[in-house]
Amino acid sequence: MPKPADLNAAATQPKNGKPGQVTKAATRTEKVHEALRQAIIEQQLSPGARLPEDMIGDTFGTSRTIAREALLRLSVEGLVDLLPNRGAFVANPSLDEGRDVFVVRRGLERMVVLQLGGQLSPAHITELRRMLEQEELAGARDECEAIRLAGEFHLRLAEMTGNKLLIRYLTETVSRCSLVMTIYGRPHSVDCGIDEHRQIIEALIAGDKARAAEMMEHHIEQVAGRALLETRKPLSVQDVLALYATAVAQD
Amino acid sequence: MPKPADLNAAATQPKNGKPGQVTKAATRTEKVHEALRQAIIEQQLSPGARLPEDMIGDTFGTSRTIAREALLRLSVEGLVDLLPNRGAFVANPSLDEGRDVFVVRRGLERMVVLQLGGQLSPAHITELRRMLEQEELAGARDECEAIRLAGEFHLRLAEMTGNKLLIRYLTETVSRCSLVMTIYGRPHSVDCGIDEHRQIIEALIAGDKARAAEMMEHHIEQVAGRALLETRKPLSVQDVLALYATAVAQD
DNA sequence: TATGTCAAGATTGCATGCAATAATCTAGGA
DNA sequence: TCCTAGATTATTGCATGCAATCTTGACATA
Repeated sequence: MPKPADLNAAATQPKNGKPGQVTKAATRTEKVHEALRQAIIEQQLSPGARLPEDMIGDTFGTSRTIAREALLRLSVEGLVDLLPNRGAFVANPSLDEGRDVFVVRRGLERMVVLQLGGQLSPAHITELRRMLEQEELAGARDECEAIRLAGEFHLRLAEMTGNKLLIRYLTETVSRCSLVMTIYGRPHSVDCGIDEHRQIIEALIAGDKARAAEMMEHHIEQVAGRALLETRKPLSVQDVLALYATAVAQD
Repeated sequence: MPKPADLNAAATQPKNGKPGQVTKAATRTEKVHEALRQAIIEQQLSPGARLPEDMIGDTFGTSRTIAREALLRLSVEGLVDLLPNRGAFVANPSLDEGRDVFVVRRGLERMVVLQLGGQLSPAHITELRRMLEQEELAGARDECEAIRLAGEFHLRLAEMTGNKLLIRYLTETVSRCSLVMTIYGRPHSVDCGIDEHRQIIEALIAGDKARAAEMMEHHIEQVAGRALLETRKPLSVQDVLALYATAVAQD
């Protein structure tokens, strides 16, 4: 084996290969980021609201630096719009943009099931079956919990592919879908049909990729339909005016 | 019409709806970000190399703040690995991770052509045909230019969908594919078959979505195959040693 | 009244300084 | 000689300050 001196010749590499995020919320930035993310998804912060760095820093007891970084991360996730020299705003996607997000999600979810079909380990299968049971239990009892579990299902499925990029994109997209649904969907509708979940899993276990893919696409289509078909939910005053504003400000 | 006072009741909205990036490289951060991105993709910075904030700041004549932000952006693009309290490194994806990136790209490109099939405007069609001509011209003459144009083709196709999220994801993924190819591909291979491009466009114009999708998937498969099948390209010293390091450092 | 100009205030863009953490080096003991 | 523990150095995490930019409101003018 070569002498250890060779180690120094090369650029020093991180030794523990890609630790990812083993620990949760190691740094303060992560905490603020996560908190803001939750607040936006749960609609505690209404779309279009301003997010001044100072305000965030004061609220969390940190400096603007932290707030800045968190906002930057959120902007790449699409939950925040960052306008140069203007500041940050909670994302306020239009209906068309919302549809676009669901289009991408449908495609990503399709990739997931295509990757997974016939590849599930026994451990995965039992886990999925257990999640399904929990969903059914919660479905009758706790609406909020049911929504959470339904989201979890899709994310867990993605994680099982082991494809980090796919996981990241799907996670992001699911977040954005949540935001879109808080704007345009009717409140507190259980958006995922549990039975559809079951059928998808059965197709996956059977190794029928094509069918699983088709069902998943149909499933997302359903969710999108429930969320987006009805534009009835009253747009807030600023939303309506924004439409006119965009038509005017073509500078 | 309601009194203007209502405007103030609502959260103030950005007036010019989503200007995106009309101006190029408005802020210094963007410039550094873009410069680093180019350097990485063109393999001026070798995978695994350390990227200290100080060094970047000194190089570009800015402070660490700028370098920090640029690195953060690059890390979400997957071109840089950011390890807490350790610093930034040029991403050094494993072969498996490289394959994963191509899997995602294949799916994304499929979405693009499915969106576009039969939806292309005459202006789009003429533009695509002209790009194709340029590709053919460059193919015989300038290898480097040919590669650039081939990449451009895929990106432009994505832009024509108008789906911002899809555009962002595909842009990112294409960048990552470039990185992967610099590591595992043979140097200066023209990775896109021009004829395949032509056939895809013809299918799109004909409105044959299914065929376009199939051809695009096949096309990406080809590119991935050329890039990834051969692991022969010698791994750099640090790459090899990293393998041993990961096996050892299980702390 | 409507419009254009300009000054005051607010907010971001960026630089720098200090503390905290990790990496490296050195010394002491088995 | 090898291994371990403490000290040293390098680098990041974070806070703060100043300048640049944008927004807002007042004021003058047509």
